Amino acid sequence: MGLKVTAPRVKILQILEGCEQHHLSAEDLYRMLLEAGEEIGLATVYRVLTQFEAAGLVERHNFEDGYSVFELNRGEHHDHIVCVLCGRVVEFMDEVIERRQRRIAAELGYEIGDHSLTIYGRCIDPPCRSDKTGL
Amino acid sequence: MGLKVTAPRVKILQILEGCEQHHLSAEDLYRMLLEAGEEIGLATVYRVLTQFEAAGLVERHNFEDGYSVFELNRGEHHDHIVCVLCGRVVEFMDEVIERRQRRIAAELGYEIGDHSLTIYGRCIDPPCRSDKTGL
DNA sequence: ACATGAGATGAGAAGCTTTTGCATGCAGTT
DNA sequence: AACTGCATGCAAAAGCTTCTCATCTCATGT
Repeated sequence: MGLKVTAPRVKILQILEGCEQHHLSAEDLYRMLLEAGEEIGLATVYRVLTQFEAAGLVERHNFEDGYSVFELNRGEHHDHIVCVLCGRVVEFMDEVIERRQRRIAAELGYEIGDHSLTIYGRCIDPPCRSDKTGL
Repeated sequence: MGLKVTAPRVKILQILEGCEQHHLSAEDLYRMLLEAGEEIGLATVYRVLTQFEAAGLVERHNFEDGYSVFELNRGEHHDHIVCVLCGRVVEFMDEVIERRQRRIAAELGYEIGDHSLTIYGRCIDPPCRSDKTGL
């Protein structure tokens, strides 16, 4: 698809595939790559992620934190619920909401193709309240 | 509530109250204030908005554009649907979704207090496709 | 009214995330 | 093996937001 198979791209895909945590910031990825002994620039991480996004391999989300997080597109649509305190993200999928939001969108003059729905709330469990490292 | 009644604060509230467009960026407000002949700094706009947010007078939203928009808190909860192309925002409120999202949140270990739910889609109407000025 | 002090302001610098410019380097092709 | 063009790293720049600090303003007590 016009993208060469280069070391940085392969490594980034590997991390996105293998990582426990589905939602990673560019900085997260950059740090992980360095720790893995890769010689890579932060700019490249951003560039690759942007290209992957354009190619549909990856989804970018701007949760209310001021930075973007990226997630491998595994083909199955899902929405997100995010803690406004600690940033914890959980994925979910609810047919009732899906139907309802399509209907609302149509009524208000929106078309819902590849869309995203995000709920912001707060974690109930204690690790959250402490600090952001709890993620 | 610990905030003095000063010219910038009053003016900003007036604009938020009077403006047709409910969702304004700090830059928007700043420009409007300058056009209204006010002598004000952008830093003050941000400061005041942040204070208003802390005081519950205003809500801040980080839609997927890279900057924040602010909206007067009129007391009635509502959610947003945003066009990812032109940025148009429409408010809506749906009891079915409200109930459903509370339930999902509880199941996943989240508490939903003052929350927000945002749907991202694309405008159907033509003015959108053109450019961002269509807002 | 007036002095006083805490808090607010404006201008610019700084901070953070993300993007861009440019010389170098590598992938894929001939 | 040579070649072309895209990809990379680094550093600089951009865009939004916050911070610093000297100055000014609001609100209070006299």
